[in-house]
Amino acid sequence: MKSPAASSSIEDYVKVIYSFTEWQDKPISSTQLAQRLGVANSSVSEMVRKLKDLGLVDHKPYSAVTLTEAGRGLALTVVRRHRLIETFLVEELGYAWDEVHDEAELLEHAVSETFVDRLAAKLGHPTRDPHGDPIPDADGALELPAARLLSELDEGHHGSITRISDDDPELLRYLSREGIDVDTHVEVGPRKPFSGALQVLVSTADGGAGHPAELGEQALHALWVADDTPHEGCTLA
Amino acid sequence: MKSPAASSSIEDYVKVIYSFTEWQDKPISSTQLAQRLGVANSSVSEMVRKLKDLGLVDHKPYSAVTLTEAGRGLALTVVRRHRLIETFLVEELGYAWDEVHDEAELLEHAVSETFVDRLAAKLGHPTRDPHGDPIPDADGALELPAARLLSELDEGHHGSITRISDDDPELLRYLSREGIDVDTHVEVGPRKPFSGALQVLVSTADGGAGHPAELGEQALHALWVADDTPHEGCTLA
DNA sequence: CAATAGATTTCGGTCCACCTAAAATAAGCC
DNA sequence: GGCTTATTTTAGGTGGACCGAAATCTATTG
Ligand SMILES: [Mn+2]
Ligand SMILES: [Mn+2]
Ligand SMILES: [Mn+2]
Ligand SMILES: [Mn+2]
Repeated sequence: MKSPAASSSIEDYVKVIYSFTEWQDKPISSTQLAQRLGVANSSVSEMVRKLKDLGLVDHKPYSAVTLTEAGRGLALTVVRRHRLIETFLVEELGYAWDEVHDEAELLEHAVSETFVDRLAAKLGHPTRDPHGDPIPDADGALELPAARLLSELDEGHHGSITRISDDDPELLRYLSREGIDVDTHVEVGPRKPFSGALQVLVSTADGGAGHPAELGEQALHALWVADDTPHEGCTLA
Repeated sequence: MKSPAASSSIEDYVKVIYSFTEWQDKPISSTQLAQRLGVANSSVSEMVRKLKDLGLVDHKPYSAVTLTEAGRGLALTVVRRHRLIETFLVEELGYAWDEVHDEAELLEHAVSETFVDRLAAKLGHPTRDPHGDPIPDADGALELPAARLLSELDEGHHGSITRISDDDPELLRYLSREGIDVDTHVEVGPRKPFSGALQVLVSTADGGAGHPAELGEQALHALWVADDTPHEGCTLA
């Protein structure tokens, strides 16, 4: 039932391959994989061959890498560990949400299945991590909330933040300062003429008065919004 | 201030070298080191050379290995991590004391200093782990309780268990069943004729009626007793 | 004090995950 | 369709941690 225990590297590879298609569909290329893992392309080539031998990925030379069922299964356990650990760090150890990623990146390879199960129980079986990413359950099932990238929404749209990409701590700190968190309600305002920055009306989840924030390209591609009421604008407050 | 981050192996080596002299004074030999680490003697020879180059141990060929100040410092941080993690597993995740060692053995290499500090705070800065082993503080200071190995005590002696070696989970389970835990009060009874087993009177810390237990060689060398009142026998109960 | 048994080190070699530089291939463009 | 460019793979090599077998040293002991 349990494969002979994958190395940390293997776990990171399948996790990155999985994550790449979590919020969009194009499979990942060698180069993208290399970038996200911070290793050379050649290293990826070799490792992908190994992953293929292990039955974790499908791969034809010179094309994109996709997970097999086994690979996806492994990836989901790693993602589960990662996100539960992040949740633990925030809820129990008082970490800020921009501090948890690196810590979880290492810890995810060091915890046993028992540990993960007990941790999940202690945390009350959470389904989302501090950044809104879904936490797979022990069987690998997860609920992906319907959401659209903020950069794709038209002016007037509003909804609540469902997910914030956690790979740039700097951005997370900026968003914190602007009062933007998971479940924060936002309304899309006008594009700033040249900068490409978008004006957004931020209101607290409990219907406080909104305040404006300016979000650049980077932020727009890191924020996912639940398509609350995509049609008409019933501004609350 | 911080050395470039030791590998897991290096951390385990210095930890084992340190632990060997925690409750007695003879320094550890190559072979003993190899046994405790589960590696070949030849591997130890090589690694010891590296540790010496790193300034973590003193070593003259063909003799025992001892820690330098730097090595002792590193060892203490590893031990601190290990024991705090064990405490966490028992107190917060409901592990039994025989389950924690292996988990901590891996986790100790994956946690950051920040993690350790916050964990210690959350646990209330404990000074002993679930097996009674002292937990060094952030500066590496630790209080070694005065204690003697149970195997060295004469009949009639009594005192409370201060420390139980945690390297055999099987033994820990046995002791649990016999009602022996850290702070349990025991009185040394007679040696059984040939077996070498010792009869011990076990009473709960809160002065309940005692019951007898039989402890073999293995157990006698794993239990440390605080020299409570080494002189006369004021049997309580 | 020389022989020998036991502990320790050295030697050649493996496996893993990485690297740089060079070769192969796919894709876009005239 | 051929050329060029960008991506991907292969080739050759490194460092870390391990191994078994062989060589070497220490300590005992006869
Ligand atoms: Mn990782
Ligand atoms: Mn996250
Ligand atoms: Mn360890
Ligand atoms: Mn312990």
